[in-house]
Order: sequence, then C-alpha cells, then structure tokens
Amino acid sequence: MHETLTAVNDSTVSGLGRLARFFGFSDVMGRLYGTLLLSPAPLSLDQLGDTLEISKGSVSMNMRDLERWGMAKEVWVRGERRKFYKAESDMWQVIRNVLGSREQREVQLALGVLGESIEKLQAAERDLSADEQQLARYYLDRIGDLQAFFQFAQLALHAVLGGDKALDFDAITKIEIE
Amino acid sequence: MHETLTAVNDSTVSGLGRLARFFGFSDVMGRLYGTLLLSPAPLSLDQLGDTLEISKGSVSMNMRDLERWGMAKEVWVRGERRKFYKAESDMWQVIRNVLGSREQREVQLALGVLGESIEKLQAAERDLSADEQQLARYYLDRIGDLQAFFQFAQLALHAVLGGDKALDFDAITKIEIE
DNA sequence: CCCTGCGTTCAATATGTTTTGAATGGAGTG
DNA sequence: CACTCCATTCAAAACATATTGAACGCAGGG
Repeated sequence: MHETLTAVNDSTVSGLGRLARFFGFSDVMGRLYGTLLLSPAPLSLDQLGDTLEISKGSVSMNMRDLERWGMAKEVWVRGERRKFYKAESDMWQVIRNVLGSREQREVQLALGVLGESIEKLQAAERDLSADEQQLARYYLDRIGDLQAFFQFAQLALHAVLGGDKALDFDAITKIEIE
Repeated sequence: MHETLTAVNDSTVSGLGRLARFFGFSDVMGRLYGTLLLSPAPLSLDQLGDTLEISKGSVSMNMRDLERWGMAKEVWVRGERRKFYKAESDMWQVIRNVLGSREQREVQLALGVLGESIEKLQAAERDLSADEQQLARYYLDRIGDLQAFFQFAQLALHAVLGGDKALDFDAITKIEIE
C-alpha cells in the first residue's frame, strides 16, 4: 500500500489512542477504534490483533469495552463464522454515549454528596459551639462554590446531550475560526 | 471537633480526590486541594502531611503540581519559617487554568496532525492507484469527521475561556434547573 | 461423539505510576 | 561556623493497571 496511506493510518490510529487515554480509556481501545474507523470493511478479531500486534485476549476484552461504550458494533458477515466489527462512525453519537453515561453519573453523584453535606451542616447548626458555627459557615461557602461548579457542568452536559439535534454540532463546526 | 464537621470535611476531601482523578490528576492532589479549600487558615506542608497521612516527599511534590496548575498559592505567614499554602478558591479560575493550558494544547495538537494528514492525502492523490484513491477518499471522510469534532471542542474551549467574564459562569449557575 | 476453529476468561506477568524515606542542600540563628 | 529546621530530590518499593497466553467452552461439521 502507498506509504502516504500507511503514514496517515498510523498517525490517526495513534492519535485516537492518545485521545482515548485522555478520556480515561485504555489506549488500545482508541487504537482499535481508529483501526476500525479507517477500514471500509468490517474487521475480525484476528485481523485487529494482527494489525495492532496485540494478543487475542486483549483484543477480545477491549472490543467488549468498545461495544459497551457504543463505539463499535458487531457485524454479521455472510458465510463467516468469525465475529466482525465496525466502528460507530458518528462521532456525535459516541460523544453522547460517553457524556451521557459516565460523565453525567459523576456529576449527579457529586451533586448528591454536596447537597447532603449542606443539609447536614444546616441541621447540625444548633449543636455547634460558636467557633464551630463559624467553621460551618466557612464550609457552606466553599461547598456552595463546588455546587455551583457542578451545576454548571450539569447544564453544559444537558446542552450537549439535550435536544436530539446533532444539528447544533454541524452548525457550530461550520463557523469560521479566525 | 463536631462529628458533622469532620464528616463533611472527609467527604468533600475525598470527593475532590475523585474529581482530580477524573481530570487526570493524582488523587492526592485533589485531597490536598480539598484540605486547603476547607481550611480558613493557610496550612504548612507538615500539617497537610499529617492531616492526610502521607509522606513529606509526596506533599512536597504534589503541592508543586498544584501550584503549577494554579490551584494553590504559597502564602507568607508572619513570623513563620515554613511554607504555607492556601487553595485558589475561585473555581472558575482553576477551570480556566486547566482548560487553557492542558486541554487546549491537546486540541491544537490534534488539529495540527489531522490537517497534515489531509494535506498529505491530497498531495499524494495523483500517485495512487484507483483502489488506493478510493481508500484515500474514505480516509478523508473519516478524518474530516474527526476534524469537525476537534473544531467543535476548540469552539467550546474558546467559549468557556473566552471573554474574560466570569460573569457567564455566575449567570449560568443561577438558572433554575427543573 | 470427536475435531476444529473461534471467542472468552483469568492468573501470571509486565508495565506504568505514585509514594516513601533517606540523603541533600539551603536559609536562618546563636 | 556549627546547628537546627525545613523543603526538595530521587532511587527503591508499593501499588495500580494492562497485557499475555494457556486453558476452557461452545458451536458446527464430519
């Protein structure tokens, strides 16, 4: 194959590995995803393992994760006994999968804990000494800031996930950047 | 100290540890930040180490990182020889520091690589066989999608970092969430 | 039924990251 | 100048995470 194609393939695959790490996934996951993304035809586990030079076991486990995150799908290939996969090529869909489950859970959790803390502090106020009350107020201020941050994050998530329109995405990416 | 205060302190500190991990920092960094955030008075390295039960060395190194990221500042305490730190309590400032350096660098890098790939593919077109040309077009499509994603990310970053106004933040967090 | 081809599992291993603590160095003090 | 008090550094150790490959299990043939 022409060296340009090979070079582009390599840098894209390794770039997606990097991106995966950045998002807290393993970088093999990113490379598998990249390999599938740049393959017009679905690939089998063997082919993936051979291409990336990683073991059968690793391919199997990482592909399972990719599937769980909706980044790849199994594809049935006529006359083949093996499993074949293709990448979910709609990036927007992938983003939504990740933000919608992992990140949103994280934000909800944080908001829950912070809310509880605030309630506890308020409920305990009458039992506190003067010094303690002062500290409690201090805590409430700081925790309030944290809460504001997470509420902002929640809004941002809703904005991105929200209205089913991938339209926003397309529209926004067409804006010229100076 | 009243158990409610202790409990709230603990859960906030460990929550910030979790948050730090989430953002790709060590969780000790998050806990140090949390400890400082909830302390009305600046703390010395010793106090931090004692509170969190971690070694001097670890406190020293992690505090350096926190400082680098603009999450904590050294404070001079009259009559003290030791270093004291306080947390940068403006969350918005912290976010800007992180997004502005680390994340933005990442996005720029990706856009650079993708742009190069596109150029290389276009430049090589005339040297390719028919099959290779078809594959090259396929690559261009996929890489175009990736590029759109990163351009979106860049816009989002600009939006958050952009106009020096922390106003947006305040305004936005005051919106009622149903 | 046995064989083959394939995917999964999981314990062992390799790799990467964080923490520790002893050594170092520097700044202030008597 | 010696002593003390700290902060920093860094190699070794602890810990966490990812990968391997042998063993297993299952599905289709033959």
